[in-house]
Amino acid sequence: MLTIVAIAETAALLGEPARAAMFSALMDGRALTAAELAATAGVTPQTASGHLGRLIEAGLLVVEKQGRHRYHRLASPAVARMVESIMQVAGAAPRQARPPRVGPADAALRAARTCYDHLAGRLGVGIADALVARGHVELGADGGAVTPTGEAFLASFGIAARLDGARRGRPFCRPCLDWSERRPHLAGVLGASLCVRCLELGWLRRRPGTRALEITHEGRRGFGERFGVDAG
Amino acid sequence: MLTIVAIAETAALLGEPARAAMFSALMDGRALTAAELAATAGVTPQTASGHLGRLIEAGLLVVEKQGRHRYHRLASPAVARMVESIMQVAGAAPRQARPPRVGPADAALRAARTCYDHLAGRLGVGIADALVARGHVELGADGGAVTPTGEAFLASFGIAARLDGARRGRPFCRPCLDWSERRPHLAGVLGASLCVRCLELGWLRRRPGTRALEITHEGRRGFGERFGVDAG
DNA sequence: CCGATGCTAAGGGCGCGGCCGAAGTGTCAC
DNA sequence: GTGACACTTCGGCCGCGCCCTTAGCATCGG
Repeated sequence: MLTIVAIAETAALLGEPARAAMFSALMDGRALTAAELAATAGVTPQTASGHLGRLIEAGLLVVEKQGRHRYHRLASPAVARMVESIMQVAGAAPRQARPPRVGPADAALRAARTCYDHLAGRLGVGIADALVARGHVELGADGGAVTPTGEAFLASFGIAARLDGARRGRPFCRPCLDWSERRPHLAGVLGASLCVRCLELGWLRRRPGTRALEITHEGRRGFGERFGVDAG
Repeated sequence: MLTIVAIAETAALLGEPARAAMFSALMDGRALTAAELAATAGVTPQTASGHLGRLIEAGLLVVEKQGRHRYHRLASPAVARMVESIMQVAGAAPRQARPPRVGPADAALRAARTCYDHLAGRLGVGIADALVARGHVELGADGGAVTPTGEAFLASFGIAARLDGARRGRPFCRPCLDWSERRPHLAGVLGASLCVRCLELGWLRRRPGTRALEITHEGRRGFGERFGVDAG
């Protein structure tokens, strides 16, 4: 099997704390510079450069040149799913009884953040729970689906247009285990559409330099009224 | 982030050719002995023992003692999904224009095999294609769903009983990229149920010592009549 | 033109970990 | 019991690769 070495090489690219930290930082779906990634990984820029070169060579990352900056991001949703699945196994395995201490910096992340292209944190899990509780979405371990009433609800929320490309009932919903809440939130096309729409409505704002999302005043009201989610 | 090291450690466990080969061998969902895994990995038993100990310690594998044999298998479907996602990325990345040579031993594997708990190979992809073409199943990149006509078809095929635990329309279908065909086949509860049912009906038989599946005479007829799949 | 900034390329130290040989424990057969 | 078999543990060799320092290119500002 020649493919065995390809599997091992791919996995080994994630099997190093410095590179794993870079992937974790890139899991918000945005593009970061080599210097930013070096800082989050805790290595010098030239070491980070070597890592990034290998990751680009392997096709896990893509780079976009802008002036003297080079922005790196995950090459595809498939890479994001791979990292997700590894995080899920890594989080489930250890016998860490009590969750690691919650630093003040983590507080914002745990409240609301992006996970590649969709919402995560308490807000993401809360929205998923609300949609399931109201019968708009059904979630299992292996997939998710939007019900007819859910389609109507989503249309009224303004994201029907994005789903027109897919036929009615077409699967576009996927569960994604939240690393801080240890419960699933919504990923896939539906999750991405919800995230974009909330940003569009001004309910959420990206915080520069972090993957945390700020819930605006309108957002607090909107999430409560439309989803029954307490985003306090 | 303390979790970074956990991610790196988990990924590193797969980032070694010997261990990657073991995972690949275990992806058929069955339990193998340490000696068998050592042989497929191309290392001595004592080296394999060390690897297996680490994998068990990390919770990726579970072991079952039977006499003087110790049978190892993947610890959970989550681990299988992780390996799947890595294989998908590893297979998509390289610029291997022509597929690796097809040995005679590989021929049976490419025709029909198990992938953890469901069907793969030409047969697995063929069944997925047939179900999609007939409107019984809808497949996207992020998930799949069974249509009402599909539910009726599956009930007539004798796997409705297994799905009773889940409500009607509940998601239980998931795409899984086939490494030999480079196209999706059916995974998740649906894929597993189809596999079990085909074995039950005597359409397929496991070949001892390999993950290849033998298509019986009844199977050849059955797949053609019920699915419109040429399993020749 | 100059320096500063962002990143890349080469060279050496060094520690982690895979691998094997040899020896030890448990299990089955006779 | 004795031997064979499956597997694990221990000790030591050795090489891969991570990291840093030093040096070399591009790009922007003045």
